[in-house]
Amino acid sequence: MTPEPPNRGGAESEPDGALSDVLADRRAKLERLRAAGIEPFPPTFADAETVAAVRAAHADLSPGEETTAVHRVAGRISARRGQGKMAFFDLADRSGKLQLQARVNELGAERMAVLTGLDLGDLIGVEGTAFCSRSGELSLRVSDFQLNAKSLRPPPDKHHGLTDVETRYRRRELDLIANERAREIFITRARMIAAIRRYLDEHGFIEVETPILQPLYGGGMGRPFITHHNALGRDLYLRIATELYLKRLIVGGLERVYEIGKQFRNEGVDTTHNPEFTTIEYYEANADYLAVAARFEALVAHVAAAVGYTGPHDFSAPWRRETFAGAIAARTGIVLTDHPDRASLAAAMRGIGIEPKPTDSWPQLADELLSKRVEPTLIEPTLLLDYPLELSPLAKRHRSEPGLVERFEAYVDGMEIANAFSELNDPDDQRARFLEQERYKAEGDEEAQPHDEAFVVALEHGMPPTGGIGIGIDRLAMVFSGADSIREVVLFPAMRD
RNA sequence: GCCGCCGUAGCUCAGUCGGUAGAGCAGCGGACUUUUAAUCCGAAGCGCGUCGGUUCGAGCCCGACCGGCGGCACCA
Repeated sequence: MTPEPPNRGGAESEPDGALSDVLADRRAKLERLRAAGIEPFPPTFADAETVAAVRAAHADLSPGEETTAVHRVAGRISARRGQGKMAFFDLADRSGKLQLQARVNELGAERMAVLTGLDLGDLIGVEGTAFCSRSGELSLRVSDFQLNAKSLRPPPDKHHGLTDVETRYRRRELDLIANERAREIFITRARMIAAIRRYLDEHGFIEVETPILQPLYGGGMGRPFITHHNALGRDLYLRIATELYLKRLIVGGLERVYEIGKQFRNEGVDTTHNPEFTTIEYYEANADYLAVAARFEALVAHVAAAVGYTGPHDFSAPWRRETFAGAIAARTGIVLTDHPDRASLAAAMRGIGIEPKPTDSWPQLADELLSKRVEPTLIEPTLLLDYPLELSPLAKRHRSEPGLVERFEAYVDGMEIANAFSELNDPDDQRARFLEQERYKAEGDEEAQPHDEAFVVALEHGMPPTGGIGIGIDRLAMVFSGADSIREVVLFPAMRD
């Protein structure tokens, strides 16, 4: 048999046995086709319609009804029934499946034998006449066909599909072939991103691209990946957020900017975290966090409509709103302002059965309370407003509440999907906040943000009042598709070797 | 990193009290002009994630490791 090519990227090594027999059979068939003068990998199949378009053109046919309409479609053979003088095939393209009927008196014995000799998984293009079968199935009676590409490996089971989770993630192409649900999720994700772009483009925002390889990371909490540039002879960080560069563009007068792109955080993997993930951040001059909240609500409602969302949530504005401190008080009875120091707050937490970590600072304890007792309860779309200053080194001090900042996070299904604030534009305050972060870092907080002096110098040139937000695209895709794991909405999620 | 569950044919799965591994689909040979998980006949295919241990004997028991899922920790 033909030697296997070198393995790469997750293809398992082949054992002897059934699979190698199957591979040998398919390769033998390939050679028979070539010997018969059939090119197994032709360059093109022009002018094909989608299956959905063919279906739309004949939506009202009744069982047994014939037409004279000729259609060309292209796709993968997903099922075959019968093999004698007449055979039926299911042809699948991205838009759906269509039945094909092949008859020897239509094609001739030789072409019929070629067609019925093809394998499940082979890619074909066909031309045929539309009709409706006795049982009401729209079908094409094949008058001509072309093998578009030979498949040399067996596809997943035509009935049970592919359910093994590991195989679905590692070999997403097989998941997409076998599972319509997988195709739907990624189409929904694409429509969602397109709708976000459309909305922002129509509201005066311009799309920009800022560095992924950065001399200094920043703009969020999180540990970075470190890489190395050979020619420059220095280490660089993969970005963890787009925030600081985008605000420099606001300083530069671009006024409304957004960026959609990957962020990278060197942290754990679970159902809501993948080490590389996609965000959209946008910044708007002369807006505060309340204006951002209103636009965010409008944006999500717009996206929900664009993807045809029919799930359990109502995304129409305004969303339910709570304050950070109010939400904690309502769930735990702990009033943060009654516990202004670490020891007092830690004692209060022990009183409700949470053992605080000895290394946590006051703001980290407050954050712990939030994530343990509040976040899981935020199922319906909710905005949580007005965070403690210490948790928010890039946000502007609250106009009326000392110790707080003008910030909100958006939650759905107990999951944070967005984080926004009135951006801090006082350069002296920003520098002081960075210095405070440096102190946390020196005390061992690995996620504290490094001091970015270039950013502060940019602020010294003057940044208008600005509202900004970062939205987790993957999590939003989970919400809109009903997926319960981020791996279901990331095409190739991170896996061990 | 810790805890629990899981890993049997290309795919989907069964495998009793430890006794030497099965089914459907796919594939192979054959029949079949309206099927819908097409049907029927025939032949074939896995030594059970890996390594080690207990045993006369291990897919079943024990240990380690690898991988997956879930939870905890961490984070968005």
